[in-house]
Amino acid sequence: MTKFSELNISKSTQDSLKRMGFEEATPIQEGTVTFGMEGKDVIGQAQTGTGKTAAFGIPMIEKIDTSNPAVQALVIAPTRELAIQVSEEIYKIGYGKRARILSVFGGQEISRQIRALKNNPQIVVGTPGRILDHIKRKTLKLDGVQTLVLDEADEMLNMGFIEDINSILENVPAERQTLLFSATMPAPIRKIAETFMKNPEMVKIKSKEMTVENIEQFFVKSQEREKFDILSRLLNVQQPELAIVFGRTKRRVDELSHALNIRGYIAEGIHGDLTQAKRMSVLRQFKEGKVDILVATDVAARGLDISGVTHVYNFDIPQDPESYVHRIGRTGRAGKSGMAITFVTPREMGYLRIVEETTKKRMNPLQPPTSDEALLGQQKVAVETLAEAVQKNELNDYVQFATDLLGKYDATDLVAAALKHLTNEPDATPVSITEERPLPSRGGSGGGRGGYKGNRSGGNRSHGGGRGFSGGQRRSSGGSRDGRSSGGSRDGRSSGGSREGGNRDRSRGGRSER
DNA sequence: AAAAAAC
Repeated sequence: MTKFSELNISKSTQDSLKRMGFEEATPIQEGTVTFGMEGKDVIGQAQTGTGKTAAFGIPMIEKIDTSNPAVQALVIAPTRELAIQVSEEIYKIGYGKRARILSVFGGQEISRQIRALKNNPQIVVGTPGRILDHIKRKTLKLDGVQTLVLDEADEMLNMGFIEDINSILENVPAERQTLLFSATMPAPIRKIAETFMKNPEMVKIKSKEMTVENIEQFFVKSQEREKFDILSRLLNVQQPELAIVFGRTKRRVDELSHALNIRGYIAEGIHGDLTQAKRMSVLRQFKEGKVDILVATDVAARGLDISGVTHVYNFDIPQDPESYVHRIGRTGRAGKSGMAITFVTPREMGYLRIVEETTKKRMNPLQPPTSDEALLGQQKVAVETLAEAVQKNELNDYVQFATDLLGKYDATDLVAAALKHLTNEPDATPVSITEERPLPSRGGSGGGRGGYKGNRSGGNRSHGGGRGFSGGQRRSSGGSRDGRSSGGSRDGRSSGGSREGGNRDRSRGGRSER
């Protein structure tokens, strides 16, 4: 391991890195920083969590001339969240040097961004569409760009941004340094590298380091309609500290987060149809631990660096194997272990094997917990909750009631009753998730084998706001300050220890049954 | 077929 102090980095940036707690360079950083500061083009093959942002951020910051008002570096990222995250990290790296940085992305008032661009940022991070928009409005001039970064290039390819990238590149001087990062290197990406880069150096993290070494991978074979109950039971038994549940569609994410709320979990959904403000607030709440479970489409699969995610549940198996790798890469980060559990319907078993071939790792079958095991998990939580309440010693308001009760009932019975009250019977609240991809066997007799794509066109959308459930109040949606039930005393999370001591701030409220 | 991304 090389220390940053051994690399030829300026004092001000060294100070920034120290402030960030960075001492040793990760493999991708070591290679990229060295080549990058020599002015070479670099292809970095690595995923997030490997320290990729600092890998290109350090040489980028080093090259910035703070007395020059022009935009000197441009970073293009596939999603808004990633653009925000990257700009925040580069801001920290450039703090010692006082480099000015701005992120531009869709969904945010463009007038605000135009005003900010007039302050002459030296680094701009953004998503393709909005960058192009600014170029066309002539509010973003790129003639002074010396460093160009394409982050998550394979993802930008998947999303069809290549034309946008080409258009942006037409506005960037040919005389520049280009850094390209991509988790995978499919042919089109190699072609882009050949076209737009000059004798690039490859910095590749060996594949065995690149994926999933410290992620335990399981699959649960289950019918579509069993999935949600199994998920609830798994959550009760495994008690993840922070979990992400991936769903296949935006609608499914809405339904899942709603259903989880009904069952008493603190969950919030995130997908591309939410306003940008909402997306940001949900992500922030999850990072702060005010939300335990993030339910997400693949908008959150890539790049997002959220520390402390202990479990990833693929409620739906992802559409392509690469997406699988990205999704489970949200856990098991920074050397910590993580667990990934993928739901597979019987007909998807063959596809599961294809995913395994890609990751070169077998997934172990996981027996879904029984209802009793799930109950046991709940009971353990209830015991912890009660014990914690006693330790906190903020019970004055209840002492009189307690004394009265003790006069009438047996003490053991009373404690047992309190525990029972704190326990959600697993599966007790009936909740249904719309099956988006009905199995051919149940879609009607005509279906037979070929009925895989049996989505009746336009049909099945009868739900208004109800989303196909009955009962249960929805956590106020909209607004940016919702979901704060139960002030999270979740400190110590950053230290990462498994939280044996309980303090699960999962609200047991909303027991509409009973 | 879905998701993401510009208005």
